[in-house]
Amino acid sequence: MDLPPATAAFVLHFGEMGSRWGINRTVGQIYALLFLSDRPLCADDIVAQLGFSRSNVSMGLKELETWRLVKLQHLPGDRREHFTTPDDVWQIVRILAEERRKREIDPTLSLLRDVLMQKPATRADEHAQGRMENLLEVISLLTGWMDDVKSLPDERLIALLKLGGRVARVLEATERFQDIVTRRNRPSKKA
Amino acid sequence: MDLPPATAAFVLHFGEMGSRWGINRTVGQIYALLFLSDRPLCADDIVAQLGFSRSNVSMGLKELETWRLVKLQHLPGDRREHFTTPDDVWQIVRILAEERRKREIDPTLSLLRDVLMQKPATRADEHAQGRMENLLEVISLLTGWMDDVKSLPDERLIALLKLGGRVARVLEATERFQDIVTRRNRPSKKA
DNA sequence: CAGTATGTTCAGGAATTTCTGAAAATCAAG
DNA sequence: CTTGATTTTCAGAAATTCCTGAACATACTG
Repeated sequence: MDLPPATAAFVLHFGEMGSRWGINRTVGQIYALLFLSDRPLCADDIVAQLGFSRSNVSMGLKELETWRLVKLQHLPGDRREHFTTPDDVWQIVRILAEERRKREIDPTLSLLRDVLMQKPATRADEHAQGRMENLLEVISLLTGWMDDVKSLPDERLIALLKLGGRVARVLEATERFQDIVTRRNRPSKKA
Repeated sequence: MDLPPATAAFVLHFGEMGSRWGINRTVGQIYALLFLSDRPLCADDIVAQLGFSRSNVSMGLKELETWRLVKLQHLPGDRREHFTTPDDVWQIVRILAEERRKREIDPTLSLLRDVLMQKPATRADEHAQGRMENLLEVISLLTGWMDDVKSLPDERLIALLKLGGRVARVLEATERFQDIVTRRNRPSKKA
């Protein structure tokens, strides 16, 4: 591997990171290389740069395609398949969020819903189902939020993120104001 | 494993999910069992319920402790160590977010910053560094948002999530209104 | 059609990770 | 200090995952 040092460092790091997720090291490296490249790469380019076997690269690219993380394209006058990543990092974030949701969250939600249909048989069962209900509620809220912001254009999403928790603080102030106006006390721990 | 069916289904599912992340199957199952249990469990309880070797359970609990996902406690009159998960699912979400950040995001940010200090040597290098800058910006924004909402109390966080993208739409409306007031056109693609 | 370039599949070897049992360490209680 | 209960460690067995090379498939070219 005779990559420029910056690229090499990134590729290696990404490989390690990949293996902390479901993705294996070589697939992570292939993706990182494509992400940094200033032109579409074909399988042989990747073999040349990373030194994996041709078949490994082929399988890695296949996997990245199932994740929709790379796009196949043909260069004029070249029969070989070339691959790129989307230019826009926000686009990549959106795709990742969608794919992980499809693969991890949705099956979990469906399992929780199935299980919660059953009648608890024992006291312990009842407790367990209560826990699963809590979990279902939290996951639903989080994914609901994701669904909601997903439809925003990038600039809006960015603005929203920059706003951060301030929105909530405005909400809080408003509520406090309302309490004053309506002469109620701020809600105590109990009420 | 003679668990009630709802618990068994959840434990097995969680094990599989765990292995899609860095966590291995047995550790995932141990965690799921503790999460559902209505009382603290000791290592031998877990051995009895899941059928792993004692030493495997011991190591699994160690790993869960490093993730701060389980808490050790002692029951009166029992010398054995017992384990629980936090009662509050939001608390669990917060811990997970912090730990993953510490283990995955922070090292990535520091690598990107390091690499971006170097002067690009070639045109391709320059492009690669540009990509890394884009990535750094996106990650910074996302983690900045997380830092910001992390400090909100649960109820505020929940309110914020329920609000979803509506905040952004209010923002947009406001901006459009401002454009009208100041007699500017809505910003075009170019300007 | 033959020949060549390109892409895919897959059996099995290599590497890694997981899991276990046995031994060692720790610790409370007598 | 000794005993027994509990937990930890760790070498290596077992299981899993990864990777490769060779064979095969496909499709373009002349």
